[in-house]
Amino acid sequence: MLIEIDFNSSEALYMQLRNQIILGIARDMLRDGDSLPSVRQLASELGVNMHTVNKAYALLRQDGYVKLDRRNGAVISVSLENRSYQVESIHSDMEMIVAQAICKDISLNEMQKLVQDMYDAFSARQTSIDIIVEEKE
Amino acid sequence: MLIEIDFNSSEALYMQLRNQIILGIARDMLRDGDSLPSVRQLASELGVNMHTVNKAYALLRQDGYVKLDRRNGAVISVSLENRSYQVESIHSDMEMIVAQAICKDISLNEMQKLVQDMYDAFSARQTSIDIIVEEKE
DNA sequence: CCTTTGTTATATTCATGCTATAACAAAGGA
DNA sequence: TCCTTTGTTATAGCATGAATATAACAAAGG
Repeated sequence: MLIEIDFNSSEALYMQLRNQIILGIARDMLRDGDSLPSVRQLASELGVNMHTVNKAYALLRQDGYVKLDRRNGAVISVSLENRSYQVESIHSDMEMIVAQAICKDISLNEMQKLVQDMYDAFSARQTSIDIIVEEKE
Repeated sequence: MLIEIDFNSSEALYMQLRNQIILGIARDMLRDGDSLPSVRQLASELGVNMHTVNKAYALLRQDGYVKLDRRNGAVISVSLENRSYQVESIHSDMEMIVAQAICKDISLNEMQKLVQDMYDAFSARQTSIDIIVEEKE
């Protein structure tokens, strides 16, 4: 799967990394049991520090997307245990998006179509085996 | 209308302020032509620095929610000029939310119901005249 | 005149992001 | 047994951004 890092973005590198992994899971390019590169390996390929990758992995574990152990490295494992916390986070994020949409005269139908199109797009994804690293300029 | 500021939140104060104003507009508590408190007055009531409020106001102007002039202060004025930029921002934000939702087994129907409920909630709001300031602990 | 408005400038303090280097225990392979 | 690799932790340094503190300015209005 593809990991894109934009060094010119104002978004933190570890946050970009976390988001890319979550997108990969949603697109079914990363499945339960799949291994992620080790923190040192991925850091080396991306050209960032080890701790930056480690921070992303620790965040993904905290939010229930991967499990980390010393022998297998980081392994995809989506947990539904603390789902209520995740759902609450999604709610508040969605509230701000809907508020902006209403202000900018985006109708309910437009928004629901947007959500549906995104669900379709995520479901229609292909699968790739290797993790390819790509950096934006 | 009510402005809540959480000093313990990890979210920047000026960003919280910006979001609260946008929520106020979406709830129809703030309408086109309504005046916001001056940067100094609101800063004084909230107990924050003048520049923090000024930063939020400048951001709101940049995103087309208010107009600022020297005589009337900040006035609500939702612009649909640079809408394409706003829509693009909404799209990328929504993409991450949907990705997380798919990972956490939230169905398309659940998400669309969530969007609809939020549209309903925003439309069913009452109106208040004064701007009341409230700080979280 | 005087006040208030947004705006700009400078400086300081503090938190965060990122890097650099190092070391540790645990597991697996040769 | 030795070596490598794994995640993890610790410490330090640097850069950036957030927030504050003062100060000053032009423009508008009473």
